Amino acid sequence: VLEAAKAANYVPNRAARSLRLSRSDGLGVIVADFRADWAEQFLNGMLGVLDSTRFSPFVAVHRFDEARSRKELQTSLERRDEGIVCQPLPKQEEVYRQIAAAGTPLVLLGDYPARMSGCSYVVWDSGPAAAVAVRHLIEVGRRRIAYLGVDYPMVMSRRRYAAYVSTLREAGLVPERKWEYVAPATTNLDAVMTAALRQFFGDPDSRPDAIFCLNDGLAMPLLQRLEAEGIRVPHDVAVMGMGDLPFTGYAGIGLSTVREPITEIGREAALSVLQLIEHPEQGPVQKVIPSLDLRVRRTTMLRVPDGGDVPVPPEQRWRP
Amino acid sequence: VLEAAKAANYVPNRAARSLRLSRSDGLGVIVADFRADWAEQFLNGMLGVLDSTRFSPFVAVHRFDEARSRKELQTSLERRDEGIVCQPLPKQEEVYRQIAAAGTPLVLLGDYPARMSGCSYVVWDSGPAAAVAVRHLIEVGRRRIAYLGVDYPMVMSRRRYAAYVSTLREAGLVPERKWEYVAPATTNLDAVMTAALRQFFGDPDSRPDAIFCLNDGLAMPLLQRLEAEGIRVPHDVAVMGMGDLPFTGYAGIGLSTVREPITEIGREAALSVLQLIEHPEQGPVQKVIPSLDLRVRRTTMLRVPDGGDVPVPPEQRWRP
DNA sequence: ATGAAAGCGCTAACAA
DNA sequence: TTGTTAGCGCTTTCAT
Repeated sequence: VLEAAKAANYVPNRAARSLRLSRSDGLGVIVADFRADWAEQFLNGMLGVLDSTRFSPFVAVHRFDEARSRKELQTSLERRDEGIVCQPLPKQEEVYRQIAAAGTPLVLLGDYPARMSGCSYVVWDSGPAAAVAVRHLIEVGRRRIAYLGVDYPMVMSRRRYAAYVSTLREAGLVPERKWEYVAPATTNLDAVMTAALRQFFGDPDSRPDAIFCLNDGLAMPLLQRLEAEGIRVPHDVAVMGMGDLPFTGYAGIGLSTVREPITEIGREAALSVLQLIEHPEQGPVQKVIPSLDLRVRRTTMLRVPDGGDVPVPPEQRWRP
Repeated sequence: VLEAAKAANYVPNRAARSLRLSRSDGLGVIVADFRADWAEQFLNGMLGVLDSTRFSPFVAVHRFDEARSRKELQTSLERRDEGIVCQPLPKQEEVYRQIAAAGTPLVLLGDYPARMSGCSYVVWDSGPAAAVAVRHLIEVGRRRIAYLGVDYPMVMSRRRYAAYVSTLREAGLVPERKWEYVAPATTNLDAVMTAALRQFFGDPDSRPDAIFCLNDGLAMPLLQRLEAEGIRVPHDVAVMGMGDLPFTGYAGIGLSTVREPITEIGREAALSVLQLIEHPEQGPVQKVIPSLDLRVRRTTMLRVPDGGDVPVPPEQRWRP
């Protein structure tokens, strides 16, 4: 019989199977996009766990678009995915709440909205990491440290900003409004950088000597623009990112940053959603993964011939 | 009635719908991985077309692993996806043939195996592009041009190599065995670079003065390693990539390369699979997309203070 | 117009 | 052991 099936090129029909078993063996995975290897590393982590289970992920992107996010979430529900894992978007709290209330396990990735106390999430504990980053800038002699962020009203993003402020204060420095630029949520980073540079460097008497960026995705185009404007990094201004996306370590870029444990987030997200599926009664899973893994590179330090890295001495730095 | 449905949080069941209609509205999309924004750009192209149709893509990765590729292909078949789009892998020709024979439209991306005359594909016409790249190296004064490739027995990859050889010959140069390194298919690029550098630079009397890389994915770690070994780019050796992956253009990297029309490939792949679904009788769709878009950057040219780019003069170059 | 029923392909339970 | 059947949720057809 099996031979005949093979001979006839029989392929079982998953829709029928899933209908009969009322179980799909599928997990919805909705990431922002496939940029800069974040999804690559995340999925590696997830697959490491899922490969030995009956589940397989359906990957989709929301591209920071509310309508698309809603559509993909709906598709996932219609497909009867047994769990959903997604990078959250603001203004979707209500949808997330509905999904969780309807009994589909939902795990948020990387950040989570406030006022979602009952929801599950797996995030990098990036508040302390931001403190490490800012402290590094202070240790290499910087005192006028600017903040470049993006308007993403989520808990961990806010903690990074809060860590920036409190780390400055602890060092006896005063965070200044003119050295803070929070971009509207947009994909047009060119416009963001133009506005940020005008604010930071427009007045020669109050230039910052370092810029702390909310994430590497902001730091990279910033470096591009600084280079184009002839502002020397790290001499005139040091730059710190957050995340350690793979190519930031390339010699020619050398962005100083703190490593986000992306693969671990993938692994833990997979474990969390499995846990929610198998033991829904045990309530939400909330994981905060530490990583204080500072990567000191060219954008904050000088490489000296004998092989070490040193801070840029004050006399080599920009002055009005 | 609709109100009651909404109130009861009714969500239609896709499995049941697909079973009844024997039509899934799904397309299988299997890419190698989510590295270096290839899949990002590709999917942008696809979504641009698919968003206005009833189809939505199911994205999966094969990670250059035959078993995983087979599994994802099988899943796609079981899901009754109405078409499949995938980056081909060697040794899967038989599977591709079976799928196409069984009536599921199949479109290969980026490259295709020889001896698959009846299959559909959408590829970059990278042979002429490779010729443009090699000619650029010759024009900036390089004469000892090495080839760094990877063992990927597909038509377009072979054409790039063939273009390398014939472009050298046309310029009166002789391709030499010692300046050719073809890596085994592996993800361990570190080992590949170690072996390649030993072969190219081991003998000071026969160093190449340029390296033409099959793709940017090879060129990036090569640059890394050259930097680490203290071999100056472009002074000692010029480097050309192929593809123009987004971050290769960052100021600090500045990889000279030729642009692969990735978004166009995504768009055309979507159109092709739709065409195959709607008009299967019209036979395979084979699209070869031109792009000779040379991006001249730091790894082949010197930036001079007055704003232009010039070749490195011979006296500044390495000699034994 | 509205309602009833058949059937998509599978699996599990039950009958022989 | 082997064979038969009900039913998962939907859409279409056919009957009322």
